[in-house]
Amino acid sequence: MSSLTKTSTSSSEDEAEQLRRGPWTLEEDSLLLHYINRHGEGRWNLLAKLAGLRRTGKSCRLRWLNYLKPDVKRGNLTPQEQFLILELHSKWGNRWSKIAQHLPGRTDNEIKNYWRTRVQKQARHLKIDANSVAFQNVVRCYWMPSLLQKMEAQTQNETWQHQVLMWPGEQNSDSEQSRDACVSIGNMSKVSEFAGYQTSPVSVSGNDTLASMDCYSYGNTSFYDVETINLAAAATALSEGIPNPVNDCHLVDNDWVNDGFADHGLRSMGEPWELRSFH
DNA sequence: AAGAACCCCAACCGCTGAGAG
DNA sequence: CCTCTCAGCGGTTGGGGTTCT
Repeated sequence: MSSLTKTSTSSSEDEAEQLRRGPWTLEEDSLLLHYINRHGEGRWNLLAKLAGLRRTGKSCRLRWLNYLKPDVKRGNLTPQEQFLILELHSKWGNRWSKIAQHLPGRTDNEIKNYWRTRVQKQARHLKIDANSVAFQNVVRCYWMPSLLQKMEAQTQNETWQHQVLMWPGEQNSDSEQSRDACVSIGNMSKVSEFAGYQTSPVSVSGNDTLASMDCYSYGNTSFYDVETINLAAAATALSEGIPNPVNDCHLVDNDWVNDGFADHGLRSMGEPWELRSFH
């Protein structure tokens, strides 16, 4: 990024010539903060001039909203926030500002960056379109449940009920592997309260296939419910080498995982692709 | 140790809609 | 209506830091 715009001849262009671009300095931040504290925000072009900033109004607005505003939250997104982003994006698509409205202190820019750098990256590694139904299923079937687990782990000390589903034959195992292999479901209504969802527990049948899935729901949507998952898309995904989450939870045994995730250090990034195989 | 590759994120750009004149 | 300005939104870029080879 250049620090100053190119030179020109007319007076309006002379003004443009003086406009700064690129990273903000401490002095500029201070000027902007000071001005907004005294006069409030809005009328950004005028504000930029009156504050003595050689910046466009646009630039000032962005700097304020994304960085200087006191309620802007810094730091990594929590599992709750990540879950909410995934869920709201599945509903609204790339409506970043709308999504941001539901994450206090987070900016649309931050959410957009999260989506592009984390979520779309996963899609790239899986060689599927991030906007495809197949990828949405992957998100719903693997990522979101894992985030829910993380959220549960955070709230384990609370009093609400927690239960763990075990695979058939794994109930008595105390190994780390079996604990990983099973999928925990807690009281999802508690977990999902923050997202404003009505939840209801999903009963798991004795069917081995069903029992090998983690199941939860919110609203009328039951994950892993055959009516919810687009089986055609899942079949397509399967034909493309992507495991059908309904029938295949042996992730670590699958080349998809080994090739796509492990090689890219995703586990070390703390991403939720951490289901273990079980035998 | 050094260069390459990758990743993150702040900031920019272009477009659109609302509102004023 | 039409034009202009402003605010806001989503897409994109590129600098700097980190990790990999």
